[in-house]
Amino acid sequence: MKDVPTIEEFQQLILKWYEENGRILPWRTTSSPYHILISEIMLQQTQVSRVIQKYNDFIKKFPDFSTLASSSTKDLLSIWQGLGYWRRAKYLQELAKQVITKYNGKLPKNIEVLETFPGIGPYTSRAIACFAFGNNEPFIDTNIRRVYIHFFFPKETKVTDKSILTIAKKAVLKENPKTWHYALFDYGSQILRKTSVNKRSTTYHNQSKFEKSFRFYRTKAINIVMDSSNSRILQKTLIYELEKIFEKDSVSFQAKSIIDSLIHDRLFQLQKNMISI
DNA sequence: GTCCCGTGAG
DNA sequence: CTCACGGGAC
Repeated sequence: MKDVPTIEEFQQLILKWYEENGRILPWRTTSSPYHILISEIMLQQTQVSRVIQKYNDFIKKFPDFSTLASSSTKDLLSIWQGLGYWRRAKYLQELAKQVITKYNGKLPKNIEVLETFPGIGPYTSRAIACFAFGNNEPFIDTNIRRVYIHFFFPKETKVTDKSILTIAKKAVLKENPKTWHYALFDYGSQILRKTSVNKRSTTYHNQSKFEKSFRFYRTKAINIVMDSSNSRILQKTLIYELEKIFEKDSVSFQAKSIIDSLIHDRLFQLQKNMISI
């Protein structure tokens, strides 16, 4: 093989590897758009191993759009506990409400329409269109990005997603886009995980620490309220509890700003000095 | 320390 | 464009 494979060589290599090594995951054996949607939202920035149990719990507790749309925030966040990015749960519920009220309870198939929902961007809209509806427009996530950079940009140091998509449009297996993208996911995550090819992507970012960060205390605040009776607490009490933690951890955050950010994300509600979920 | 089937706000 | 957003696993 030359420096860079032909599209055909690339397709054969990926598909052959996938045939022998591909993963079987709960959301890959369903045709339910709702189930696929839940999995895609959970998988945003979250590893497969951490999603599997949560996915099963979630679809058991909220089996369809209408039960999700009418669930309490407390029930919703209880299931979400441990997944992180709590806003995704709220986006998902808002999406469910819109599907019920605007789309007759059925998830739209159109990519542009899917992208109008909260929490759904260019990646997730296309992933859902592909896995739920068989659409063959390509998409890129961190694993797929690794695969294309590894095979098609072996020397470049600043690879853009735009240039990757140009190749991906040629490579996508039009007759079976689902298998094709599963194969790319698995190859990228299992064969190329330990490599650092993504550092050559223009989208690569170093990550900030989580321990003792602002978002670390956001979660502390959510847990304090969730553990209060009826998941509500006096704002003054919450501020006091948070400040105790700040003192113990020797950090200097403002409890008020933590709370305000959670109100802003609609994870908290403030009514008459009471914070509730 | 580094990673993860990204999105929204500004 | 940059940045915030969670948290467990390695």
